[in-house]
Parts: sequence; C-alpha cells; structure tokens
Amino acid sequence: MFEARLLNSAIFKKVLDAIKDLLNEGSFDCSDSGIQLQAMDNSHVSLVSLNLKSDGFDKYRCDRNLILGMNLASLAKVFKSSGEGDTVTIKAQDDADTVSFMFEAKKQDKISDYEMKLMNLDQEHLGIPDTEFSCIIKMPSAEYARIIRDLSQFGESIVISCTKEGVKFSASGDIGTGNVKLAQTINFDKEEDSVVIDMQEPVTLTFACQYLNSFAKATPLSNQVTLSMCDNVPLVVEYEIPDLGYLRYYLAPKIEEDEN
Amino acid sequence: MFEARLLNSAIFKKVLDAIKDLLNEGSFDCSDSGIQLQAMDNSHVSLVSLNLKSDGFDKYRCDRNLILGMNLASLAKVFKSSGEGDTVTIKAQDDADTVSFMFEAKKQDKISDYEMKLMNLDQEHLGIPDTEFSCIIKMPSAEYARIIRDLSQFGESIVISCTKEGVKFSASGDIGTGNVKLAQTINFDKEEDSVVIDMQEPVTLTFACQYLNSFAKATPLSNQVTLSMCDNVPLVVEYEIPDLGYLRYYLAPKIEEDEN
DNA sequence: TTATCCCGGA
DNA sequence: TCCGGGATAA
Repeated sequence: MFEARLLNSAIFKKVLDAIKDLLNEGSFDCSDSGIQLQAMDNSHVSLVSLNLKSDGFDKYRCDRNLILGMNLASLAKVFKSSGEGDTVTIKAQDDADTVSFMFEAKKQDKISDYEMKLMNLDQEHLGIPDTEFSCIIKMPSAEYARIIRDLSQFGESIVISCTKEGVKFSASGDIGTGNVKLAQTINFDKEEDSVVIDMQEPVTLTFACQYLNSFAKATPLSNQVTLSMCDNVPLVVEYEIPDLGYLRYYLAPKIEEDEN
Repeated sequence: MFEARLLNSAIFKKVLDAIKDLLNEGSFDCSDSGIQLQAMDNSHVSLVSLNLKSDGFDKYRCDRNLILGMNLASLAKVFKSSGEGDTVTIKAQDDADTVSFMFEAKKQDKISDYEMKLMNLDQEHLGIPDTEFSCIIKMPSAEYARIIRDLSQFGESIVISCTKEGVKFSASGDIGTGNVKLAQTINFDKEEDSVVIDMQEPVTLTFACQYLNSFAKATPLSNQVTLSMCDNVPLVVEYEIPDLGYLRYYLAPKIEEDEN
C-alpha cells in the first residue's frame, strides 16, 4: 500500500494551485523515493515537473511503485476543503482504483476524509536532459511574478536577457515598450530578497507571457525562484518547496522572428 | 401605533441577510410580545421562523397587533444604508400603509429616515409542532457553514448522521466522496468552539445542500448553531440572536432513494 | 470580528 | 469589465 502523511496540508494546496491551470489531469508517480509528476501542459507547450521526496513527509510508505492518475480540479476541491493547519494523510491500496485523503484538524476533534476515483491516464514518458546552463538567475519569486505581470500588459512575449550587468526583462507591443532591469543584489539581512546571477555566457531568449504568468502561480510555494537559461534549450523556472522538493516548469524559447 | 427601537441596527442587517435569499417578501407580525415572521421560502420547501422578543428592544411599544408586509430586498437596501453603530427606530401607525425607519448615527449628528410602502401579503398560517428530537447538536456556526460549503462541492445532498460517537456529514457525487466527522468537544476556555451533542437515539437524515447553505447565511448572527434532528421530522437549524430572540430554519429530510 | 485584497464568475 | 465571495491580515 501507499501512505504519505504531511503535517501541513497547505503545501499541497499551493502545489495544486500552481499546476491546475496548466494541467487538467496528472499522474502522480509514487515510489519509495517520493512522488513525481511530469507532464506537458494542456496545450502541449510547456512542461511541469514536480518532485516531492519521501524524506520530506512526516510519514511515508510505498510498498510498490504505483501511479495515481487524478483530475486536478477535483483534487484541488478536496484540498480546498482542508483547514489551515490540517494534517493530511494520502492513502491508496496497491491495486485500488481510488485514493483517499484524510484531514485532521489540529485544534479540534474534526476528521474529514475524501475518496476520489483514480483515472487511467496515458503515460507519456518525458526525458528531461540534464543541461548546463549559460545563466542561472535566482531572485525573489514575488518580484518575478510582478515583473511578468506588468510586462504582460505590453505584449505577448517577454525577452529575458542576461549579461554580467544583470538581467533584463522586456516586452513591447502597441502600447509601447517596457524594460525591467535587475542587477545582482546580495542582501545579507534578508537573504530572500537577493538577486543572484550566475553567468557563464550572456544569453537573450524570448518566451510567451502566458506561460511565464502561469508559472508564477507557484509564487506562494517559495520566496525565491530560479531561472535557468541557455540558447536553444528550454527555460527552467524552479520553485523550491522547503524540505520537500521542487516544482519546475520548462518552456522552449520562441524562435526569433526576423520581421524585416 | 407601533414603535421599536434598537441601539444596534447591525443585528437587523444580519437578520435580513440571513433570510432575503429565501424569502422575497415577509409579513412581520407585531404584537405586545415582540415581532414574529414565519414563512415558507420562495420554493415552498423550507420554512423560516424569526422571533424577536419585545424585551430585547431598547424601546418597544405596540398598541395593537399589526402585520407589516414588506419586500425583503427593499428592506435590506434600507438597512444596508445604515451605518455601523446606528440606532434604528421602526414606526408604523395602526392603520397606515407605510412603515418608517429612522437611523441615528452614534457619533455624529446625522439622521436618516426611510419610508417604505407596506404590502398586502397572504397570510399563510403555519403550525409548527413542538417535537421531541432524537439528536440535538450544538456547534460553532462558522464550522457548520464551512462543512456544508465544502461538502456541497461533492454532491447535491448531504447526509447528517449523529451517533454517540459524534456527528458525521457526508456527500458524494462524480468527483468522489467526502465525510467530515466531529466528535463532542467541550472547550472551557472558548465556549463558542465547543461541539455538544445531546443524543437520545442515533439518527441519519439526508438534506438538500442548497438549503443548508442558505441557512448558513445566518452565521454572522451567532457563534453557535443548533441542529435538531429526528426521523421523519424536519431538521431545525437555529441561530440564537443574543438578547433578542432566534432565527430558525426548518427543512424536511429527503426521502431515501432506494436506487436498487 | 472587521476591513482589505485577490480571485473567480457573470 | 464589473460585481460578489472567499481568504487573509490587522
């Protein structure tokens, strides 16, 4: 059987909020080492990769590898009905076609349990190559979300350009042009406010706003976000989930349109 | 003439919010002992019973019994325009076809008064029998509202089942099944957080979510709600209005569907 | 408990 | 694009 227990169900809530706009369904791959989910988004443009390691759970048991296919909207509803500090326990029998969620309120004698039918989803196996990146930018996640949101007003795509001076986000369209430049900033007092740029080679890539914005839904998961870029390779937007793993999004750059 | 004065008009606001979704109009029955309103909801499924005793008012005078028929949406608009701590005075002449509301702001020299036309509504007289109940559950009203809301995601009806172990709310539908169990909890520090179950006989009844949710609009009136159940008898959901009376909702259980 | 902000629905 | 409801913070 499979059983995973987490003292703070809010983390799951946030994970679901961060992926349910991109994915209608998800196959959670459960093994001894933890829970993985990898899938192309509904429009088959970007890729979501979630990794929750077993050590991060307060209790974890997985006798046999199993794949739990679930409708993410339904799953989000289940988690929405959990209270703030609830403990959640997820259970599935090895050959079962349902999964159960039990929420225990901390302060109260209240136990809620939900049972959901599992779905049989196609397994697309996605090989994600390990890449060396030219630039790795670590910055406050709220800052990232804000910049993407603001620049989305100006155009459909955003150019991210990283040099040794810093990182520049640009968008342009009918209204005009917007540029936001961030220089490396090490803030020792508030480490999460730092902007750290690790650049081997300068790089300039263009991405579709829509996806960058969707990725920003993961903001509540972490104070910081990491953007990894390299020419002709998908951008990686990573949110670390404290003590538990990470959520990564992959998005291929737009091919430069030479409009002249 | 009729005159009733209440130092805190917010109570009326809350009462109106709690009934205006269920009732388009209401006949307020004014007598020496206070104000009553009893009516079937618009779809003639549930019943609303409001009782405000004259002692609870800061001034109360009712020379002759009279019935004030009002459109509740309009009445809610009138009260919505009252400020936070306003004092309200309701007046009607014995044979008048209008009712007047005067709001006095506490801190300010501001007096607003509104006059509304009365309506001639059919008097349906509703006998509500006094029943002995098998189970009486007293619980935090916010908790009740939350549970009903959460479970409404899963189905159109909710099963409430009370045993000596506690009370269980359940719903099921396409997404799956949800159960919320509450055990009796006496909290001496915060009495309003207690869950108190007074059970003579275990009972399990099914109700339409829609109405249970409507009843929950009364949550701001009181920290606690009382659910009284008995086989083949309408559920009573009662909110006590501190120092003034109560608001009760009655809803007949769904007949068990034996789908086999 | 109330006021504010954010998100989802119409 | 506007409005209402829910969640959250003070």
